[in-house]
Amino acid sequence: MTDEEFLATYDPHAYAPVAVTVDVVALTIRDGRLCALLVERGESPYAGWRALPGGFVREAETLDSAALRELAEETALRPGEDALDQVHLEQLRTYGDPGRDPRMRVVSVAYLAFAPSLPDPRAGGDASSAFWVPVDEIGELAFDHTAVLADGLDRARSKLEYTPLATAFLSAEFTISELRAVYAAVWGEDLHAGNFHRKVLSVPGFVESTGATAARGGERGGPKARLYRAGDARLLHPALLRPTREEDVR
Amino acid sequence: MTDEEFLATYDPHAYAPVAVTVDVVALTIRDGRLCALLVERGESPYAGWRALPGGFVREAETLDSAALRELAEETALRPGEDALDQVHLEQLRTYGDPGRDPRMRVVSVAYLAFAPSLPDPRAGGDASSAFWVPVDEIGELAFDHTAVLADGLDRARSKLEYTPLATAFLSAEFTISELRAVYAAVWGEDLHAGNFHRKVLSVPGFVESTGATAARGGERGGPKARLYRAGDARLLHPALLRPTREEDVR
DNA sequence: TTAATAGTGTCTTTCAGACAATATTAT
DNA sequence: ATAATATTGTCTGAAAGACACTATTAA
Repeated sequence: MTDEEFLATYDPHAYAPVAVTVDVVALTIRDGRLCALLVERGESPYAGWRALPGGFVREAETLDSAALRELAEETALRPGEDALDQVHLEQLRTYGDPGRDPRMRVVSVAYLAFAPSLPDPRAGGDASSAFWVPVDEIGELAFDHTAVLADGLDRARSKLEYTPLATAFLSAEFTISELRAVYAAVWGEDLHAGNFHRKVLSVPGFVESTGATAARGGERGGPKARLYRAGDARLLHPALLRPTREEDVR
Repeated sequence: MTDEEFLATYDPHAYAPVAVTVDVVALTIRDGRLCALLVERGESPYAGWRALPGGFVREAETLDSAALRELAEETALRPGEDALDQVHLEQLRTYGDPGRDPRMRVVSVAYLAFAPSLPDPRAGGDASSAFWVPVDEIGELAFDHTAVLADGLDRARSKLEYTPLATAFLSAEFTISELRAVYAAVWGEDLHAGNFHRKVLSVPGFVESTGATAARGGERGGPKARLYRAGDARLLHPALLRPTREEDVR
């Protein structure tokens, strides 16, 4: 590769041009359902199709900040603003098959974001074209975004097992039941309330008590729950494993 | 991003040129030690420094095949050849900070490879410049490769916990002790022989018996061990967890 | 009052890890 | 013979999951 490197040093245009973009699989929970942020494409290719939000990486920008910028643009939140700082953002993986974009070679670095429930982008005056869609209602997406979304969902589901990131879907203070609802929405299955409660409190650093109590009980009755905030653990030990599915193993 | 997309469609050169490369963190076990494949750079920048093997992604090539090609070139193995097909290759993450290469914007997709013990590249006639170095003897690397290597090692250590990929470091048939030596080398700590043995055999699909027995016992005595091959599991259930380090958690 | 929810208690099973024991083989 | 290694057995404690129970609150 030495020759190629030499060439590239002095003549970047000796290589076929490549565009580098970021795409974001942004997830949130609305009405107890896991939702992803999508945009509707205006132009060809895939005009009228839904796609993941994304765009080109700018000149002096890191990949991470490009992803955060795209997310901020589409959710109409300003960087530095409260809600955006709570968002968890991590790199997912990179997609670069030739032909994934018919126009030119596009290498896309995909990111995964967990956001607390945000105001609907369309509600504001300068409405963006993005919207939250429950993941089980998302059909085919533009480009290879169907696969990107699937990879993001896989990652999200397993992240909830061994990290405390479920709290990133909630506001700063939350009840154990709200936390359980996050797991139920992401994993698509209900968890036993009593066992979940005991488990969460037993994992060191997962949550810490605020001492306060929720203003009111549940929707249809029940005592007022205690409030917690995220703890200082970066990993859950022991992990909170999903019920094993045999089919995932082989 | 609609306008930008439009521009890019018709004028790729409107954007600052970006090079896309792959870098490979290739790991193997030699003499019981975890080693990484490195090359020595001939030219500036970082002339004389060691670096991860890598190079530019070619025009009609997927990212995966670029990584496999780079690995084949540096290890002097031909694609389609036995040993290379056994290599496990997965995408690690992508590094794209502006300034990580002083010449131009370079976005590098890093890969992680697990290889069985291969013949030394320098032994052959058309010796390549690559060599295996024990990971605990690797100092500073060129570019941001020190961080890339560290990320690769982290990933490798955790992959061994919940996947059967330790077998990718071994030849097709192996003993439980050899498998244990892989874990010891990658995790940097010895495991209890008896408990490890029982654990491996108890995880469904981790290994399957060949019925055969090793030709001879251990180096310094002991019975002839039974031979196993990799099973059909893609994930280990239950996982084979490292002894918990408190410092990793918070 | 009724039903739902928060939180706790108990029991069983699984599993990790400590430790012991036995058999087999290289030197 | 000696020491190392392969393999199996046993025990303890941690933890997951099933289930039951009590107390509290919205409607």
